[in-house]
Amino acid sequence: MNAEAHKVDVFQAVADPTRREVLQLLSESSQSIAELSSHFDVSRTAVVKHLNVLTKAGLVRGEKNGREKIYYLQPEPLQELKDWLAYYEKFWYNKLAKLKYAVENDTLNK
Amino acid sequence: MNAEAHKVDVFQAVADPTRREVLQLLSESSQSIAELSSHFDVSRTAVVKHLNVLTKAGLVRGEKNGREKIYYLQPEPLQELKDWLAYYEKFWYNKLAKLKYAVENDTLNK
DNA sequence: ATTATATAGAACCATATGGTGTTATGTCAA
DNA sequence: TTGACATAACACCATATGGTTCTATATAAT
Repeated sequence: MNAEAHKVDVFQAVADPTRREVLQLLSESSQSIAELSSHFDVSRTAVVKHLNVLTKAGLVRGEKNGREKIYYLQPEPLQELKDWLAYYEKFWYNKLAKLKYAVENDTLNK
Repeated sequence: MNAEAHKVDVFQAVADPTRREVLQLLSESSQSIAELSSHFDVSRTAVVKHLNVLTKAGLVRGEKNGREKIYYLQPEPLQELKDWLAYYEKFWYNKLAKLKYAVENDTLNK
């Protein structure tokens, strides 16, 4: 399988809480599958499956090192998420602005 | 079911492409279920299911209006996503900074 | 050489998910 | 009041997802 091919949507990849925890751990330090698995209740196989999903989303990269495989965070695909969010920010900031206005008005009318 | 109770994770809610399209449409204008469904290939029942998920995530709100039910975008829960992303931004911006540095160095060495 | 360690991969399983169609129920209009 | 319209609710289905265990292979250490 080609790790470069983003076969998994970043939204999908990030939807699972375990995968988000994997990303968190890898952001603190690159580590082997064994090390990573020690932080979870689920089996090593399950962790590997999550790593595969994250790899296909381009969010992590695994490098063989002797008999270990070290995984690294690769955060760039999160940019897509950020761009998506940027569009919606104006909507909730507008709402907050309206709320602020209403609150200030109420205060003035007292 | 209590629409206020965020029973569905915002990451999960946003993971589905159809649901993202629903959010997009609602950001353009609030509209009824029938109106919304007309934009999709899937059945109205399927769209309603997606609306239920989005409602449980607090991302939309439906208001009965006569025999119609109008849905509105409610973008505030996206803040959670934004906060989550903010943590990772430093990682990819660091990487970009490093790349920029390398590129500039190569240029200088020519 | 032999044993222990680290990962890979296959086979399997239960439940969640996204979809369907059909049947009520409530509301507007003629 | 009758028919058309909009939504609600139910029953059902196929596949995806997240998980398991067991087996195989490659590398390190004794």
